[in-house]
Amino acid sequence: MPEGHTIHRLARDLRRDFEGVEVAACSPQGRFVQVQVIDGERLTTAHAIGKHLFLEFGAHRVHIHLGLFGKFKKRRLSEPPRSSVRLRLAPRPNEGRDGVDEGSRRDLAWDLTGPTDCRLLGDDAFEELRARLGADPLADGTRPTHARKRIQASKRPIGALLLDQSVIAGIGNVYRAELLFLSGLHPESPGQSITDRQFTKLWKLAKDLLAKGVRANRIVTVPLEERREAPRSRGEQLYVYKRRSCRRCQSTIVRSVVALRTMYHCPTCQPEDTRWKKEPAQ
DNA sequence: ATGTCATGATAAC
DNA sequence: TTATCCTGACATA
Repeated sequence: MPEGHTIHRLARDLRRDFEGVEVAACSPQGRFVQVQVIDGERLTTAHAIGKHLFLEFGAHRVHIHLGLFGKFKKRRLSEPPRSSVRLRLAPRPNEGRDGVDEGSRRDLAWDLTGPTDCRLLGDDAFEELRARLGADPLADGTRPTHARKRIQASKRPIGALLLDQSVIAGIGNVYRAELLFLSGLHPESPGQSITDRQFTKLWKLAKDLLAKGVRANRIVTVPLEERREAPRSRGEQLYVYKRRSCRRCQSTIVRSVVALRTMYHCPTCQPEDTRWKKEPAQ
């Protein structure tokens, strides 16, 4: 689940549920040691950069990164959290006051499990982190010039560059495979071989598909009219990721490892560019 | 009960 | 380049 779209969607949902609200915060698992600092504080806002989520509580800021396993899900406050919950957020009960107890009335809680990070983050560390993240296609008004230059100056495969968060922030393994498919690019094409036109297309696709992902709250890359399988079917509708055959041409999908992650591409729709690959010696 | 894999990232060798 | 951290779902025995 957690690519950039998930995190931006979480920021949106958490704003909707907690912005301007005093929260009750606890860490049943105990590993968010400083949780008491935000317990009882009012959420100022929540925002995302790439795959990083930030919860602002006045002068305090919580930095959350889901990593590969992390989940942050809406639960019922009346259901006790599992012991693995690193952070539970709920509207703060206003006992004794007149008026309704928001927390109990809405029976609302959000539980965070399995994150690689859930800690307070000061301004300096925040700026440092932001400085090492590339352009986020989901941030409005972002200009991708720097990302393009990084890519075009690099000999690394485009499949590796897309996962490098300091180049573009927010793309993960599913979007990587699908974006390269839709761009007709072979994952091993060196960054240097990417033309302006190809980059522009890649960036636009990234923007559009990530934004669509935020709206749908899941990765959607295949337009409705191109879907074959039952629209109800569970799995995401994708072109190549984790598939046996290409959704478009039925060729057998090639699995490889690029930048330590499993890559999927269609040998027909994403041919190798012969400009960079030498013919095998006779 | 044990093993495997996953939409991520880093530290250490 | 390998090892490590985080959790849970599913497969296999």
